[in-house]
Amino acid sequence: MQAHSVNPDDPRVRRTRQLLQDAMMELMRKKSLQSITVQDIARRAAVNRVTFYAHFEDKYDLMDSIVRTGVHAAFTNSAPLEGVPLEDGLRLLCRTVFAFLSEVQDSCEGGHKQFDPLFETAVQQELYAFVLRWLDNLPAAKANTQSVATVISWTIFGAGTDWSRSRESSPKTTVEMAVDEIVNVLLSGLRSLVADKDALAAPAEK
Amino acid sequence: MQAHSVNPDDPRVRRTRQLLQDAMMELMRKKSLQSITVQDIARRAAVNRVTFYAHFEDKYDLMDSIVRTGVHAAFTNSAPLEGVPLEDGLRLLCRTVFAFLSEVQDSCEGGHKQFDPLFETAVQQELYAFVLRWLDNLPAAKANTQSVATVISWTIFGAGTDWSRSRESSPKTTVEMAVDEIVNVLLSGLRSLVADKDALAAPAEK
DNA sequence: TCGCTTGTGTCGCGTAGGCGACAGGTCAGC
DNA sequence: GCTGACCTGTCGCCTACGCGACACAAGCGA
Repeated sequence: MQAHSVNPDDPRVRRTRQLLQDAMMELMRKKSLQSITVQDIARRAAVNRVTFYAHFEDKYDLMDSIVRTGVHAAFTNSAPLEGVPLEDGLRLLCRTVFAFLSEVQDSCEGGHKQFDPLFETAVQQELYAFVLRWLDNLPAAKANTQSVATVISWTIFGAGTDWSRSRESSPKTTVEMAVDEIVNVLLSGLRSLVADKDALAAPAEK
Repeated sequence: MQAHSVNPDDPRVRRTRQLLQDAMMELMRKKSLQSITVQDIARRAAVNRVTFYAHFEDKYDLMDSIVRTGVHAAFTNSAPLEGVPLEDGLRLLCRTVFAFLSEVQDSCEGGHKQFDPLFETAVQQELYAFVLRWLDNLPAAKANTQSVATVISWTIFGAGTDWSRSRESSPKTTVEMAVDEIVNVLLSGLRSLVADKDALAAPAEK
């Protein structure tokens, strides 16, 4: 396990990790995570099997890094939340998470049911970190941002997972309907949770 | 110049050469070969500039390898000439060369006029080598295959270049018309050139 | 004219990757 | 049981690559 002795800024390291991630994503389109071997990944990536272990613990570690990278990219690309009011920000976050989840569902051969435990923690933790950074940078920043971020991240992630699962059986609920409901619930829930009422207002005193 | 001290079978070598070739082809779509620098190529390929010189003399050498690789791939992919009669083989060769030339013309910002000397020798030499292998493997193999291969390769390449140039100004002559004409000229020319008449026949005594 | 900038080609050193080989571990079928 | 086939995780050695640095050359404005 010398996975952390490599320099992440080295172009060779970026290349190798990208190759392994790409190979894994291609394999996930037609095989289950369970049936994919490290040898498969290394062969498809044209990377030596030993090199794999220099970067990742095992295939689950690689999968974890892919999910986190994907979530991170989805947020930083499509959701610039600088100076956005709480309600609009929540709506944007919801749409991004929902889109990400359904994209994974579509490109992963049987959805993400197979690696749920891994998937849940990775997505939720990244979502939590992002929400927390956002809350702390809001003009009306307050004390208990960590608890609020926990509520928001788990609620959005959970609702998104439910929605993307139900999407297969009864695709009648549109994205906007689901998003509206979640945002409303979150806002009313937050009103009773948060002591400082200013936290919910738009950045009025900017 | 340690360009030949590297092992071509090493996966790292394959990767690096591919990255440099891809970067060069992307750059050729919007810039002239003259205005492309080695630094441009290395930067876009995410490869160190020093590494470039471990594989190629300069950008012209890289361009040369790209052309040769492309010609080789075009032949081996779309023209399996095993046991094909001479006339049909010539027709197939013509179509392949014509397609290759117009593809280059379209994807190279101003056609290949800018690097003609390099381009001509590379394409013609690869074409020559391919034709020679083909002729030597024909059942009715004969002595002067080298001269015949010279005639065939130069004729096809020259005609293809003329056609792809005229294609811009007056695109009335179709591929099939041009190919038919060249094949007919070649066949009649070969009849008077070749001593052994059997060489022109289909592989009858198989 | 003198700098200043930008590209070229090369060197030495440190690091990442390829590769053969090894000892387990699992599972199929004889 | 016991093979044989396949996967995993690790080691040591060698090669390819990244990088800072250098000298040199061509263009270009002060």
